[in-house]
Amino acid sequence: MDNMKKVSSSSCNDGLLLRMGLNDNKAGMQGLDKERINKIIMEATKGSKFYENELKKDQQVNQRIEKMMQLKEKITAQQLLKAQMQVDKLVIELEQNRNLSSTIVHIDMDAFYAAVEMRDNPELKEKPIAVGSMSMLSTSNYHARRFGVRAAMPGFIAKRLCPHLTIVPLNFEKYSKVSKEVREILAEYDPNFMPMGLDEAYLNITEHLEERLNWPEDRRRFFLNTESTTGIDCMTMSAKFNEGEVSSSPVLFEDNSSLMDDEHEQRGLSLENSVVFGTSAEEVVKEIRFRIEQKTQLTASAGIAPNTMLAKMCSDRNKPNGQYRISPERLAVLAFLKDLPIRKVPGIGKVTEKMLKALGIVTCSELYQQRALLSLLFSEVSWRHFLDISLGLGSTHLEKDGERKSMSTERTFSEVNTAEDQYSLCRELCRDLAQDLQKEGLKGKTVTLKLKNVNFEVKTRASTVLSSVSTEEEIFTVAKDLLGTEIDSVAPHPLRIRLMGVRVSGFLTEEEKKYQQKSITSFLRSGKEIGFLRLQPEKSNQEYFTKNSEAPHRGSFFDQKRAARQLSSENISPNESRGKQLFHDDRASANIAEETKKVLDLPNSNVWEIFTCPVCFEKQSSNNLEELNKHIDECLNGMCVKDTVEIAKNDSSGENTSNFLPQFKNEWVGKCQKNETDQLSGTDQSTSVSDSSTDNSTEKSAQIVPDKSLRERQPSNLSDIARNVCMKQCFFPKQISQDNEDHFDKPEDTEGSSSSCFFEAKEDRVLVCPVCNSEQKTTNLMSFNRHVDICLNKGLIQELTEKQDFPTKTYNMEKNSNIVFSGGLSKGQQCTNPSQGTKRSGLTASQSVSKKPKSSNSKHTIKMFFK
DNA sequence: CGGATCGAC
DNA sequence: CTATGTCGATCCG
Repeated sequence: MDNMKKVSSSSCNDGLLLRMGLNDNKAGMQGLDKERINKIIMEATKGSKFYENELKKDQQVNQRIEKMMQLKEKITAQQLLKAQMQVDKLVIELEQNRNLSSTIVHIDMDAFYAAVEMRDNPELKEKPIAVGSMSMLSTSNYHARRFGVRAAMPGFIAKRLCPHLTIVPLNFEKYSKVSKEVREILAEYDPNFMPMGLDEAYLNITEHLEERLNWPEDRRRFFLNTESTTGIDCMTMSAKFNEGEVSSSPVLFEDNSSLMDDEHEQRGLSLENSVVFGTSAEEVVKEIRFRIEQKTQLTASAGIAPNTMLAKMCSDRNKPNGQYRISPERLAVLAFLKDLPIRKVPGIGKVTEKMLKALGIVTCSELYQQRALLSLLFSEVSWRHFLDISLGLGSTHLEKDGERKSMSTERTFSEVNTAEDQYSLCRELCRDLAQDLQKEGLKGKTVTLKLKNVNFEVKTRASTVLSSVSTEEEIFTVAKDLLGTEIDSVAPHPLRIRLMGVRVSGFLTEEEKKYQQKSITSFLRSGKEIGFLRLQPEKSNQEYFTKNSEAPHRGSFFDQKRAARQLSSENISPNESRGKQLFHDDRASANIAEETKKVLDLPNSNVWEIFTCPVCFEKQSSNNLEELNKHIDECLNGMCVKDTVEIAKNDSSGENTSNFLPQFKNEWVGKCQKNETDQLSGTDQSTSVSDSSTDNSTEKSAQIVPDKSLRERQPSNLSDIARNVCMKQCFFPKQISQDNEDHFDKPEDTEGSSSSCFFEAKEDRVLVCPVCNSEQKTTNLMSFNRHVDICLNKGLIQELTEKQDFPTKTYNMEKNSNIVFSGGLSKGQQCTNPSQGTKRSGLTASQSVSKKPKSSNSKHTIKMFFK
């Protein structure tokens, strides 16, 4: 590439430096001053791929700002005046609804991970430490912060800032244990408190405060555990403490208020060693912080305010180990906000800060002053959010967690550039994700692949399928297609990536789960009516995919790579293992032209037609294009029966399905996947499905006893979907889904700019889409079907939603009860920001800033992306 | 719907 | 050498 390292452009450098942390350096004796810190960071950063990408992102932000400023220029005084009036009308309304009656507390553990590590290893006490790795730090202690070492900074840079820095590896099990201890305390003050990650939580103590007024003093008394005291539970901790010569922090003995005074006496406690907390909000929070420290030896900071947004900002005010309260009065709120930098507001990040700064807005009061202008420059959601902030409005109650919306896993590694490695990596991610999904009993319809190339450019590619996915195979079937497309898109260059991730979203609602459940039942009941033809193409290279999964994994992908590297007598020529050569497949041999003709005749006639599915060769009768397409779709997608069979573990209908279903599921799955032929045990009313073909290997019979609630036949043709899914999965297991690695080619002339890429010159056919009537040039059925699918998708979704006239059931998933860690943060972590009444607003200059990559020739940009 | 971005921890 | 992982929200095309 060009050597355009415009390091000089000062406006660009700002962003990175700010991120890397020159904020508040108290310039301690052994610390570094801002300039020194920035210089070191810059030296360590300059010229790296990472930095180049940061510059690029910065430029994009600058462009957004530029657009915004252009927009601003066009605003007339007239418009501004009008906007002012409208906004102010809203302000009055908001003021009238201002609610100051709640007492919200935000608790924030001080330098949590670092504090835990220091507690458990006195050696670290006086040293600058950080928790994380050479690649990335999660947090640092206050000593290290004086050197500019901060969270989200890579360890190797931190080391340059502070050569004596001790980097401690993450130990999530420990943190989560401590976190649990803290939460136990918090729950006493608000059983519905809302944890935000491991080290933060919001509490609504409004009720507690009321009750507390009637409490006797003893109930507010806590006993101090002086270090001389013996016979205390936390003796081991005290011992460690003594070794470390730490004497300052008082250790309280936790009073669980069930102990009588004489019991306390027996334990060496007396009233002289006790503290009584008052009944005010401040006293409550002091009590909480005391109890936390006594129980965990860790300090916390806290904020008290009438809403979550303010409470959060308060907890930041006096940290570490402090608290602050905004009294519940309008003027107190406004006074607090007056000079507060907007960056301190939760939800205002680096980019928003910079955009607002371009408008001369730095503090919250300035945000208020510019309210009219903002209403013209930003989207409705954004400026309303800004208005809330500037008025100090936020949510006054803690909303329960909604249902999870997605689940994902991703990994960073040193460059991987062979298709083989990438596919096996992808499979590994799918496997992990499938496990996680299973833990929560979730299935989703959308699979998203995330890639970051070695230049730190990130891409995501998503695909939504009609039947939901949850198992490794199902997810991988979709993900590998996405990956294949990306590999092809840069061909003949290798795809050089440093990160890959897989996400599943679009989870089924309770109703949809039930629905699928019923559908499958009706399928089973009607099983006899259906005959099958077995598709048996010449085997193609499915060994490639199965290779990885069948080998009893001798360690992960990375383990294997490591081992391989150590053996490293390089025999492999990486260029040989490109995906395309590996996945060629000539299976699709149905008489496409003929079938297509039938299809084309279909749309406008009510006549029932018989056609042969070009994938499974099954004869289908239909008067309905959708049905036809659905069938083909399922055949091609290779989605699985298990979805449709698996039932929500929490039985929402209250019917007793639990006895029946697990067995049902396992046996059915086992049957389908392993091709076993043994009988399924059934009792009541059995239904058998048998393959009409004579192919011995596919002979099947399944006898299922559906639960009563499942027997009702669905009148909809959705049952046909399920039926097709089942057939496909059972009788045409993996080979179809796995060997069609024909990276579908997009027709050149349609779909505009979206993704012209890669064209493998197989032989093109031209098919006419029966829905939109456009000609589709294609090399394979898959791509054609995908097009038809897109055309039809909307209608189907509509159909689905219309069906849902069941009463809505809420799906209570205790998100934080079962935390699984992987990497930097907890999986169950909450990311919605409760600090505002409205959820959150991304910001954009409202009138679209045309995206850079789209503006130019898309072929070009795609090439550009991967260098 | 899919992709990019932002923000939080 | 060496720049995270997971999730939700929003906006745009």
